[in-house]
Amino acid sequence: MSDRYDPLAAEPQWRAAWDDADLFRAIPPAEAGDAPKAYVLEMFLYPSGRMHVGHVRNYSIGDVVARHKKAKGFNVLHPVGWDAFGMPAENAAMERGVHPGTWTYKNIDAMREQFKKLGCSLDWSREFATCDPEYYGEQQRIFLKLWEKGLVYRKASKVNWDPVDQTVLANEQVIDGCGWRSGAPVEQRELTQWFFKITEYADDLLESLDTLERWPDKVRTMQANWIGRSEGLQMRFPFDGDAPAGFEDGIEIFTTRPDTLFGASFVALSPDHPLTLQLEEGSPEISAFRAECAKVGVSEEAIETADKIGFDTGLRVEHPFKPGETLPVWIANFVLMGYGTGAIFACPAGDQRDLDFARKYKLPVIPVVLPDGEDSTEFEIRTEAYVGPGTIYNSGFLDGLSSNEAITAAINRIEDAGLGERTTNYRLRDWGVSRQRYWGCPIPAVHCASCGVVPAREADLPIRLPDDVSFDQPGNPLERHADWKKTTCPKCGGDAHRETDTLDTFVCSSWYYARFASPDDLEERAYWMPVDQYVGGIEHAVLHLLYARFVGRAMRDVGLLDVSSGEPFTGLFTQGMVTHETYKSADDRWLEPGEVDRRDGKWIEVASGEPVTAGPIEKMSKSKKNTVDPEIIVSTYGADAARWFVLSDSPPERDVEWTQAGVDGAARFQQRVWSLFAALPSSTEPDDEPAASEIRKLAHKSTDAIDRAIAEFRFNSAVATLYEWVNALKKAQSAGKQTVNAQTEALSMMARCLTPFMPHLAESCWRQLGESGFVSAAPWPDVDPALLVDDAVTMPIQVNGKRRGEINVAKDASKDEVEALAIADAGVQSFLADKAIKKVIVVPGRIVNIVV
RNA sequence: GCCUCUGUGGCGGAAUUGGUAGACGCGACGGAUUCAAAAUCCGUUUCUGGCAACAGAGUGCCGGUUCGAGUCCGGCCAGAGGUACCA
Repeated sequence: MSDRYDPLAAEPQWRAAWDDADLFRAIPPAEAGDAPKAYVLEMFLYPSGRMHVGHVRNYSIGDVVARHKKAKGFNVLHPVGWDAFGMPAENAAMERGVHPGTWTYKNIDAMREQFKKLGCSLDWSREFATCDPEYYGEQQRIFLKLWEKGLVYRKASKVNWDPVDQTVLANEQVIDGCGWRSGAPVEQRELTQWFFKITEYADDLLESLDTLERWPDKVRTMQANWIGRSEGLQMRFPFDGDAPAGFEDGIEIFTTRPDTLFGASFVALSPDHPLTLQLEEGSPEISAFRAECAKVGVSEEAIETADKIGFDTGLRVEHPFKPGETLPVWIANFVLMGYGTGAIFACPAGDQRDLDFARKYKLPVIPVVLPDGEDSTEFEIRTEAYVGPGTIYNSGFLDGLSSNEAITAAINRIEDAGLGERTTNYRLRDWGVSRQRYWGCPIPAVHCASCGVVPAREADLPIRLPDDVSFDQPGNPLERHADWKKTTCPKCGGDAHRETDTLDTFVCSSWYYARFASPDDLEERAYWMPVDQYVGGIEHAVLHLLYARFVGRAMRDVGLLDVSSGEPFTGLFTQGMVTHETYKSADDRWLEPGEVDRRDGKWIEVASGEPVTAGPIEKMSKSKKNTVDPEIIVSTYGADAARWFVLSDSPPERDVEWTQAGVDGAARFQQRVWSLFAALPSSTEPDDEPAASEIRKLAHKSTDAIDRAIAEFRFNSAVATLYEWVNALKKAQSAGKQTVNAQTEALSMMARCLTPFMPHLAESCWRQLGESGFVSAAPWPDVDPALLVDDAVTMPIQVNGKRRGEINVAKDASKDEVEALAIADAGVQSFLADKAIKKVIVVPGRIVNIVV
């Protein structure tokens, strides 16, 4: 037996042994017996080609949960697979001439090998990639079902258009308003696209957030705000004079603040409002203005941060509450067509965007809400709008009412006048799923000249992507493929052509959890679903997680998923990013961590010996070169050290900075643990009490603390507890007292506590204890509650809130006893001096505070 | 712009419901062991003043509630994530 642990030799052997025993295969429902099920899922892997440290973190966290659940007696499903469609494969095709499919499957093969080395308790038998025709064929079937159910429709919608490359750009591909490759200013262009009716579930998606008790509050808040349900008023502003054709009833607006109607100073239309488009006919000025507005991309961020610009149409509408008064109608770039009716009334005093716009175009600002405690003669709006509640003034019949009362009163008056009605509005928009790209799931639809757009035949599924495509020119290769499009109409049998749009990759990641549960057996799906613990990045807080919740409901409603709530994930944990220090050479090049070294406290470039500037700690990225290849870490230090490090340094929901020193520390700890197990002799001698009793107590306390820390995702605390426990046992070993039996019992518990974090090392330790099975299959150690309690406690004594001493008291000491002991304490006495004691607060078992 | 989150020593962080701020780790410093080194072990390490005992300050900033605030409330500042075609 060596006194050093060699992870590079031991780890592959344990992984092979686990594989041989098929240890992590989920047990089929029929064979599971009484064991409750636990479905643990990390977010799908995108096969970029290289495993990233972020993946190591994601799967280490998930693996702790999965292994802990298994030890606690659950039948665990812990699958893994590949989110394989998407843009990077097409970019690789364009840059390197490699087919997206070849590129993707090659990457998957490479990453699978890297991943297996982490030693996660994954069930690889369920692995699939979303670009497998079996998977996307099933997805096409789901699409057809949703279509049949009325949850799929087509409508015109905007995309970023690169006028040089003649192609649609993703928001990410628009840099400062220009195409990333061509550099040409992007244009907005309207295309007819496919949509999922997620808004049909808006209320359910919102209200069910309350039932997701094991989701972070922040994610629920973000989703609630994203859905953005608001009660308000939809009303019409009639035109002053002749109305434009088709707008005889006036301009329809939506507002959540009808209490500020008396503060209205203009009405604003979206640049894409139907009236704007109508006015544009024959107006070069409006065309020019719309072109100006279209210069930014289509992302909300770009639109909202663009300078506010407007165009006065010259039209005027009547103020509903001020007879004889009229308001100008403007076109404004900050009014979004996608929200409400695409038109607003503006009260500059009560909305910052309206105010900025009014100041720029010299429009009136009429304050109508007086904040509590302000004087109406002195209160003024200058550069900041007042958006809060208050008392309404300058507002005719609303004067003196609170904001809320005024909202009701104004709505009633508008309804009575027949100008509008109370409505509920949502910020949530329907989900546009069309992509004008090759590497995605083909939309199963057929265009027929006589029948229109019709669903593809089910018998034709999967509608496979053609392999013979070229990427030598921009645009969608499916569109220009010689004969892929050609088909016959499922309805009339005449010549027709296939839809060439593919589905958003978010569709693939919205139901994969169900496919893992079972490819086709709906009963097995029902057994495993919902996912009990989902683990992934916070960046998915809204889009992916909301889409998946929607698809869960939609699949339930078409009979593909038997989960009554439609919620796919009952538990969610969002992890932070992995960051790393950045390095820059003297001549301003980014350097990789491997290219620099620290000598005498200074960073230098290894190749040249030149000094290096160590820069800010940032999210690992290729452009800053501050990435660390986990495979190198694993092949140098072993998987356990890498896992231990990413779990130890930061709470898992926070960002963690990757440091070489941290990994060294993890490797050192590994040896320290091993030395405990390796050094222990066997003994039949009785142990010395109370030293042995201390060891037993600590083992049970530590096990209990680790158990709770894992359950609450405080892995860094569990790690700290393990450190303390190991250090204490080290001391006990060198103390020279006979405690071998107690230690052996403690080490047996420790090996099992260590398993979720360092499974390979734990197996080696388990063998060292003489066990024959796998610790990965061993149950969690039982904790004796009697060993968790102490008889005496140390209580700090404060005088006027400052700590001045401490006393040791029995756990069940009375308040009076504690108070007397506290006052008698010598250290405390010097602070009491001759002052009279006003009050003594005793919090049993916690603290004493004496107020003088 | 908007939504959400985060901010504690030289660094990562710990601190049940408001109750000893700095657990544990990293780094640094000192020591032991060694011919020497690696490895290992022991000790010190929030800041200021002091030989010390000790005293004072201290959880991004400003203010409030409380016997008591890292924790609760109000207002700022800074950074991060998302912003619907990155995944």
